[in-house]
Order: sequence, then structure tokens, then C-alpha cells
Amino acid sequence: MGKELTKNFDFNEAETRIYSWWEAKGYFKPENASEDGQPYIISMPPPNVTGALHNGHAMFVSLEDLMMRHARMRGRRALWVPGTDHAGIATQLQVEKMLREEGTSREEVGREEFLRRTWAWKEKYGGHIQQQLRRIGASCDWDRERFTLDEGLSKAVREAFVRLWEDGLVYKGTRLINWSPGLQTAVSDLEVENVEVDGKLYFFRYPVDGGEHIPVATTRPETILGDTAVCVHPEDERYQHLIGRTAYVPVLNRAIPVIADEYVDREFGTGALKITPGHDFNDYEIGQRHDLEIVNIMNKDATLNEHAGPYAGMERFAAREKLWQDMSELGLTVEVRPHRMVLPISQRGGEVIEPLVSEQWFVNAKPLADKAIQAVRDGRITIVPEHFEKVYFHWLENIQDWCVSRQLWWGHRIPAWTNTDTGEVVVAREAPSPGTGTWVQEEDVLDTWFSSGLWPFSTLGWPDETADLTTYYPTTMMETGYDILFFWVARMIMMGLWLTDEAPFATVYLHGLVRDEQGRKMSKTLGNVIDPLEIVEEYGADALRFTLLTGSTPGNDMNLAMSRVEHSRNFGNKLWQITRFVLGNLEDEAPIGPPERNQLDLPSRWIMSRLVRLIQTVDRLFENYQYGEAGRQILSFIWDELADWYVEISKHALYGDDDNAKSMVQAVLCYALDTSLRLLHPYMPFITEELWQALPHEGEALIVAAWPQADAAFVDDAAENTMQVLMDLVVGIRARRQEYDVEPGHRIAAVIDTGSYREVLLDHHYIFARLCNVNEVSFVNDNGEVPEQAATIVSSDVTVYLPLAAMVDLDKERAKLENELNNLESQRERVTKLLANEDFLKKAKPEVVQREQAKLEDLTASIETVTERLRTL
RNA sequence: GGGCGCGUAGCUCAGCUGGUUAGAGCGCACGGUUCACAUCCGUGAGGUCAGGGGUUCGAGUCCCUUCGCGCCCA
Repeated sequence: MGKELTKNFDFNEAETRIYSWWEAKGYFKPENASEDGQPYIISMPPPNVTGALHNGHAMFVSLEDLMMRHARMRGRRALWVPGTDHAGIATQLQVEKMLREEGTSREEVGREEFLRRTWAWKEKYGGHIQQQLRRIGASCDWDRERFTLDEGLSKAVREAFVRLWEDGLVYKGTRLINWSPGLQTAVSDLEVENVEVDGKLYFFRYPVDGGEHIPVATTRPETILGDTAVCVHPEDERYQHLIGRTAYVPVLNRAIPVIADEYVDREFGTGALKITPGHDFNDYEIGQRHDLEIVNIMNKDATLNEHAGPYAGMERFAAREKLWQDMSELGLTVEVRPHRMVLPISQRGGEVIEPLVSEQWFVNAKPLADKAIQAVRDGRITIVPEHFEKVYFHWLENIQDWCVSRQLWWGHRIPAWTNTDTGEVVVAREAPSPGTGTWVQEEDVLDTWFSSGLWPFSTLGWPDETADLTTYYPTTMMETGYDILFFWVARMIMMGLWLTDEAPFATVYLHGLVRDEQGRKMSKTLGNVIDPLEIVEEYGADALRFTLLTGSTPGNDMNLAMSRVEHSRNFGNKLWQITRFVLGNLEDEAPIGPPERNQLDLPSRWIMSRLVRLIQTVDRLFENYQYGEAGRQILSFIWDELADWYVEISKHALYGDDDNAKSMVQAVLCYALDTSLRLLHPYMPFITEELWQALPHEGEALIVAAWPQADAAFVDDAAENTMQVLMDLVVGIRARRQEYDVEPGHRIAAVIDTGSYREVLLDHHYIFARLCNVNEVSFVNDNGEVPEQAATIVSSDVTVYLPLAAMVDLDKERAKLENELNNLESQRERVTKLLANEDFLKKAKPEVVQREQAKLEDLTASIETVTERLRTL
């Protein structure tokens, strides 16, 4: 006898209790598996150390935990490495905000103190997210937790940087980069969002020697001050005569050349372009081609500098206004038109990015990208869903050098030192020895994504040849959101291939964004953020996980509807109630393992067959990463078949006095339930563990129990077909009862013409009593009487008559049956046509043809039965 | 401008390699307190699978095209 269960599952109590128990037992550790288990490894995408759990985290935990638990149950040495990311900009902003509130600033307290404060902040708030990941069931190996700024990972960063330097892929150079005036740092191309806005296009006249003018249009008038050329199309007749002449920068009167370049679009604006190589990426290119001077007019805080003449010191947008006004007074302006344009916006800070010439560190990404492209092309890495491979290739094929230096303090300081006497620059794993002169380390830190790019191997000990690295690298699965395919996934592949000579993982699985019910992105400003922890409190972690897993498909965004969460919780309750029922009907001797096959009755053969098919289906879907569909199939089996039919039918044996039948049904119930719990465990780990512990079981815990094996011997087509006939009859009887307003509690009788199902119905007519309150059954074959005043239900060649006497409206019956007959006949017509089609018989798969033939037989039988009944009415 | 995805019931979504008369949840209508479950049970209404064309014995599923929505890259 199993243990008693409370009326409902108290998930708030149980989920934390069970998690602590698993963790204490060491089940999350790969060492728990047998030595010969094949390793299965996921590196968890490290959340920002300062972050709070959001639905994106909930999504990746649900998916990755599902993958881990599945692998673990299949006996693999499953390792899930957790960790957090120092998130340079995000964290620094938080601490700076705190300092501001204290009335000080990072500059005031200095670098050392600032870092001390940031570490303190990290210690204080850093642990939150880990607790939240635990709350939703993440079965990762916390003993192997890493932080990107840990000593080990910092060593990996230094090693990677130095190696890339030694390979000639890292260089320091003065180039045009994306500058974030708000954050006061360079950012990479990826950290710039191009946003379409309604702006203005300013038309003005560029003075040329000899008193002539060229009409020019610009969206950023203040950059006029940094112009070093005016450019026209070489074949543009309007401006041919001006090429080679001298133009004068308005207000400053600086002389610049008029040049020709095919880049110019003659249709856009006026067809003449002002060239500002110091503040525009396209102009920079043209400048390089024509060997133009670069004038930088801007300070790092986006005020103008001394090269802007009278505008020096003004903020960029104020200078724009003022210059335009001054130009207007000089008669140089023409007009300002509304203009749809694209603005570069800082992903983090939100302000307009300024292209600025500056000295930075770069990674030459092309050679890295080539390897990364190759690895996906030749199948060493598979991306799921496949269509993201195109996106991946496109980005890597057009990759630009990666600006990796950041003018921040919170991060990995670049391992480069400059000799203050000689100016010599050394990039090395350690600081140069003091004996060789005075060396100053580079002030800048590395882009956070540089360290994340090493994540799959740095977390395992690289560059040291640790046991973990040898055993668990390369990893198996990289599961993350498609929004960081370039930021992170592509870079891990590039770095992994270059530094370890291995693809860091075999498969990339990308999930979509979690949106609100109307499909809008969740944002604080919209106020539509659904906090996953609130869901967990109200509905349980299992419900949240099941909803996320079954409501999404790979690579597609999902709209989170609370009604689905509620349904998932209800499903958990259903499972709970089934188990309560089973436990309440067990004897002292508890059955374990599959039931004896040759002793099964029809319903048991049916449910076992359905169960085995479910395992097969789930296995097939898991192979193809179709976790959502697999979850829905499991639910459907448990709820629509096991609970709604088998449990109801089993009551006959359980409440009867045939001991053999009773123990057979008990064995089937236990086995079906046990198997269901195993299949469902990766989706709903908590409730399944709790229930499994309550049921008779062998082994310590469900989390480490074996994944079900499909025993094909239980597949039983005949049982499935026969049960289908019985189920159709039950549904038909229920419908007719309602139609005729028969009280649900009112027991009625039925007369059955058994057709070819005589034996089956003799043995199983109790099902009608159980499921549709028909407790008195007689057979036409025995007394030969067909009741006149009766409602009729037909399935295959079985007819059930419900002699409802005065209640039955014979006209209505006739209409009903005629309708059904029409329906059947139209179906038969379709099938007959299909089977008469030579092409179909020749080309369709044999099993499809067979199925249609069987269907035709069934339809014909039903049509005969219905026709016969109509004749007698 | 280039690329990708989506459009299926009132709403939120499934539909895997093409194969029964397209499914689920919520909502809606009607009916239910019997010892697993009202976080429930039963019955039912509701869809020209965005439009058009094509391939095929067979198309929600594959191809082309139009329209609408969204995203990425430039």
C-alpha cells in the first residue's frame, strides 16, 4: 500500500522541499551517473549577475532542464554548468546610479574604490538569480558554478586575447567606431540599433570658388563643420564643371576639394554629398579612397571641440540649431524637409550613437568567421530550427572587425602594457617584469561578450587541461534565444574553433521571445510585464514550465496566455487525482514493472497499446527537438485516455470481487501511471517526483529513474479498434441521453444488436453502466425483439437501442438517422472513389491504402446497420 | 534595398517526413454534488486553414504570386 496523498498538491511547499532534497542528494552531478554513460553537456547561458529572473530565463531553464533531465534519465552523464555574466555596462550603470544617489561618482571615488564597490554590490545582489533558477527547478551542477570575472575565467580571457594577438588577429588602431556619449565608451556594431524615425533633411548651398554654389542635403548639419570634401557623381552633368574646384566650409571658410565618386546617388537629395570622414561610416570609406583629411569636431561627451570654431563647447544638437541659424543669416540655407531616416541608437543607453574616430582594440574577425562558417556547413554544428543557418551565414560572411575595447572599469582589463619611456607595447599573460622599465597597463577593459565567447570551455577550466575539460568538452547542446545568435553563439563558435580546435557544441537550439498575450514585447513602460516568479507562486513552477514548453515551437516567439498556465496547473491536479485514486485502490502487495501480457483484458490491452505508442511518439519527437508536441501528446494520453477512459473502466474490476482481475488492473494502472510520470518528469519535475515517491517504486528518485522503453509487443491494433467501437457507442449513448433530456442520474436499459462483436459485448457491457449509466443490457440476438420506440446508436455493425418509450420522437429519430446515413454515404463515396483510382493504388503507401480499405469495410457495415434500422422505423 | 518568419475557431496556440470529415486550451451554450478530481465531469455550437495560381492519386503542409503583420541585416 502506497502512502496517502493530500487532497491537492501544495506546490509552494513541495517544490522547494523537493529541490533541496535533489540538490543535497547530488543528483544534479554527472558523477552520479554510471561511468560508461555518454556525457551530455549544456553550458547555461549566464544571466547578468545583477539581473532578476524574467520569462526569457524561465524559457531557457524550462528547455535546458528538460533536455538535461531527459539525458539523465537515459543514463547519460549529464552536466549542466551554471554561472553568471559580469555584464560590464549593465552592472557599471547600476553601481554608478548608486554612487550618484550617494552624491558621488565613479570618477570621484576612483577606479580601485569603484571596483571594490562593484564587487560588494555583486556579492550582495548577485545570488538572487541563482535562487530564482532553483525555484523553477534548474537541475544544474552548482558546484561547478562560474562567474565571468572569476580568476579562472579571467585567466582564460587573458590567454585568449594573447593568443589572438600572437596569431595576428588582435590590433590596436585609430579608426571610426561607434561611440556612446551617454556611456562614454566605444561599442560594437551589434550594440547599435538602427531605428527608423521621422527626422529632417536640411538643404543648403555649399559655396564654391568663383561665387558658385553646390546644393547639398544633410540630416546632421553640425557635421558640416567637419567636412573635408564635397562629392558628386562623376557622370552627373549638373556638377561636372565643379569637380576639382575648391569649396568652402560654411562659417569656418575652410577650403576643401570638390571630388567625384560613383558612390553618390544622383537621385537622393540634391545629388551632391558633403563628406565628413570623421563622423560618418560611408564618408570614412570615401575619405580613405580619396585620401581625404579627417577632422574630428567632437568631444567624447558629444560637445563640439576646438575644430568647430565658434561652436566649440556646445552640445551637439544645440550646435546643429545654432549653425543652421547662422548659415541662414549668411543666405546659405534653402529649406528643411520632413524626412524618414534611420538613427543609430545605443542598445543600452538609448541615446544617439556618434561615429567617432578613436584609438581602440580590434579583433580581425574574418579568419575566425571562415572557420565558423565551415563548421556549420560541414555539419559539425547543427542549428535548430534550420532556417537560422542562413541568418548565421549571412552575418558571418559580411563580418566586420570587432571593436573589443570598452572605456569602462568593470570588466577584464586588456592585458597590454606600454613602456612609459620607450612607448613599446607588450601584450602578455603577465605584466612585464619591473626590471625592464616602467610599464603602464591598458586602461580599457574588454567587451563582455569577449569573455562570454569563451564560456563553453573557460567554465571547464581552459586553458588548463583539467579533468573536466577533457571529459566534458566539447559540449553537446547550446540552447539560447535567437536574439543573441550573433552576440554570443557565433562568437563562441569562432573562439572555440580557433582556440580549442573543436566546435564548442554539436547542436544549437534557438528559442523565441516570450511576449504578452497580445504579442507585444514585455516592457516596463508598457506595464505588461508578467513576472515568472508571480506565476510560480500562484500556479507552481511545473505549470509555468509546462506552459512555456508546450506553447512554443523552436525559433518562434510565444505569446504567454495566463489561461494556458491555468490549464497546465489543472493538468497537474488531474495527475495528482489519478494517483490518489490508484493509491487508494492498491493492496498491500504493490505491483512493480510491466503487467503480465497474456492476462490482460481488452481495456488493459488497449491502454497498454496506447501507452507504448505514446513512448514511441515521444521518442520520435524528442529526436527532432519537437518538445512542445511531445508534451501535448503526453497530456492527451494522461487526461483523455488514461483518466477519462481507463480509470473509469478499471473501477469495474477494482470494486468487483474477481481478485485476478483486480490485481491485473492494479498492475496496469501502476505501470501506466509510472510510465506517464517518467515521460512527464522533464516537463513537470516536481509533481512527478512527489507522486512517483508515493507510488510503489524501485530506486531512490524519479529524477534518476530510467526513461521508459517502448515494448512493441504491447502494440495491439485489434484491441485499439475494438475499444474504439465501444467508446463510440458510449459517446453516442451520452449524446442521445442529453438530446432526450434523460436525467444524468437516471439509469436506463439498452438493447444491443451485437453484429460481429458478440463476445466483446457480452464481456464488456459493464462499461455502459460505468460510463453512460446504462445498467441493463439485453441482446437482440437472444430474444429477437427490436424495440420500436427507441433511439439508435450505430458503430461498425453494432446497434444500440435505447428504448426510451414515450420520450422518443420517431420523426426526430428518422431525421437523425438519415442525416447520419448521408454522412456515412458521402464518406463511403469518397473512399470508394479513392480506392477505384489506379494512381492512388499504385502510388500511395501500402499502409495508407490498407487503412482506406479497412475504413470502407467499416463504413459499409455502418451503412447497412443504419439502413436496416431506418427500414424498421 | 537584401534576408527570414508569421497569417488555422471569438481569443491564445498545435498540426512533426504531404495521407481519415483540421485539433487543444480559454471563452460561449446546455446539463451534472455517486466513494480520484468543481483546479472537475458530460454534450454541443463555432473554421471557404489570408487571397489567387501551380505540382501531386492526394495540399493547412511543397512551389510561385498578391495582400497584411513582425523581425534581422544594410
